[in-house]
Amino acid sequence: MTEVRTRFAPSPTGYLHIGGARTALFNYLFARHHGGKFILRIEDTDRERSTPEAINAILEAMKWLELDYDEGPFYQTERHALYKKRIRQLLDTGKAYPCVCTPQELDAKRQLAQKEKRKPAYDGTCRPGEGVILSLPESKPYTIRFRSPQNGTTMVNDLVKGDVVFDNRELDDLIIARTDGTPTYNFCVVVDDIEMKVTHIIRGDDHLANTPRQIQLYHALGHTLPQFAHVPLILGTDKARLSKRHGATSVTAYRDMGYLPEAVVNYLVRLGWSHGDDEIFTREELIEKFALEGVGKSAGVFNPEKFLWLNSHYLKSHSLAQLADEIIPFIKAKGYPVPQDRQWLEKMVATLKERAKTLAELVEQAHYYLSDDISIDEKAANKFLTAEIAAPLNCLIQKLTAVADFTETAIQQAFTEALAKTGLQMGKLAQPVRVALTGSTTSPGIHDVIAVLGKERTLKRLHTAIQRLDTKKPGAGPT
RNA sequence: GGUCCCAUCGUCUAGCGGUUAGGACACCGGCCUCUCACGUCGGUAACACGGGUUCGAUUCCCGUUGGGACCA
Repeated sequence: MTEVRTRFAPSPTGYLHIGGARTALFNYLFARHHGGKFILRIEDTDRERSTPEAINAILEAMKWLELDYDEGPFYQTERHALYKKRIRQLLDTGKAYPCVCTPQELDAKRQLAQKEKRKPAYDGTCRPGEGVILSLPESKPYTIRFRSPQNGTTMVNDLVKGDVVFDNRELDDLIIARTDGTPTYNFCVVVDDIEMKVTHIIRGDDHLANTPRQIQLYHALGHTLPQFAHVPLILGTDKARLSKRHGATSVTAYRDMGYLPEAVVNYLVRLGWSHGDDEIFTREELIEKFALEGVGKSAGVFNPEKFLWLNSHYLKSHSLAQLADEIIPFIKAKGYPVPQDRQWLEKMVATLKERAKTLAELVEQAHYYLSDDISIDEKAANKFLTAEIAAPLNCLIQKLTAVADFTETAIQQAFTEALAKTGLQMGKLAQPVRVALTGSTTSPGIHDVIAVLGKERTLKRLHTAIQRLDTKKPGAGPT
């Protein structure tokens, strides 16, 4: 039994997107499940579009998701000697040949073919006969083409899609090296996967159509085939392949929106893979249960609501200490001063963690804790901060002022007393207080809010609210 | 256009010849309740269509339709 080796091979032309992350995750889980190795390879041969920033973004995103690789990152740009050697090998064995057709000629042929409704495949002008080895032209620019078989079929035994048969007549002679000598994508992939001894190629099914060509290259290079597993793509709500116009698609964008890495992993793994009716998985469970048999064949639509639900689930599962750490960047991003009192911060989080679905949302909801500059919602004020509430509010202020040890039970006691004295129902008093303290009609339990705010800030806001009532008396103040 | 892939609630999916077609998100309603949320209980909702194969098809085969990918 040979060691399972998988790889994730992104091209660094942008950030790590959701689809790429899922591919990486599947490769990671498969390798871990089988006790094998997971390799990271950066396919940066397209120098025009590859940037160091994108490479960093990918590494960062993988780190955030804790998709740790055992080998790599390898960079294709550093492996040119290897590709050269393999091209030489194909040339020497007559499996590849130089082609001196110019782009103009090829273009003309392609257009003609299209006009005559033929396949726009390479016509084999420079293709030598079987076993004939041409010497390389000295004065003309040339590309290297792979001598593809012209008859028979090539079958992909795909672990997800099953057996897929391609007619070899569909495969024209692929260019494996450009006129400047640089190797092309399909060729590099095969060479690298051979060199890295990759046993299972798990990738998006957008690569399925490339696979027969790659299989031919394996044969020509004299190597046995790895296993292939082409996983379906992720679609947007309009069923088109998920792209930027569907909104945020990069992993780091979700991190910055306050999503948790466990939620991202759990959501992505369930998009295209299932294990019975299970929905929530720990990392350990995923490693234990992940299998290619559970991967579905059809493309899945990215569903933001379910993702959000999972995020709120993991948010609730985090400890207060954890969350207190995790929200700090979001507090900063909102421009609030970062509270230094950790215990206080955790108390604040405790009141909000069941109400927020993301870290960012939690901080947004915490605005009346983090700042004294609260704006009172007009509609709420009109409804609840009415003249007749002044007396009960004053009564509550009295009771709260009298509290020495400002604990939740004491606060509750103060409310009970104020209610008894004024004869009001809890609801009648709680809402005005809520509006006075938070500016809106929705918040955590009012006792909790008061406990977090503390005596001083609570009383101050209550007084401010009463003043507001005064200025609202007929003839005074703005509407 | 050519080649290839795919098809169960709105979405993610379970199902691997015989099920009242199950779960999850979302949605709707009840309960809980100081508001909101959480939680909890319940509800609406699907086998794309047409042929076969079979005693019996969601399930197997072939078409049609629809969607997607790749190549150009």
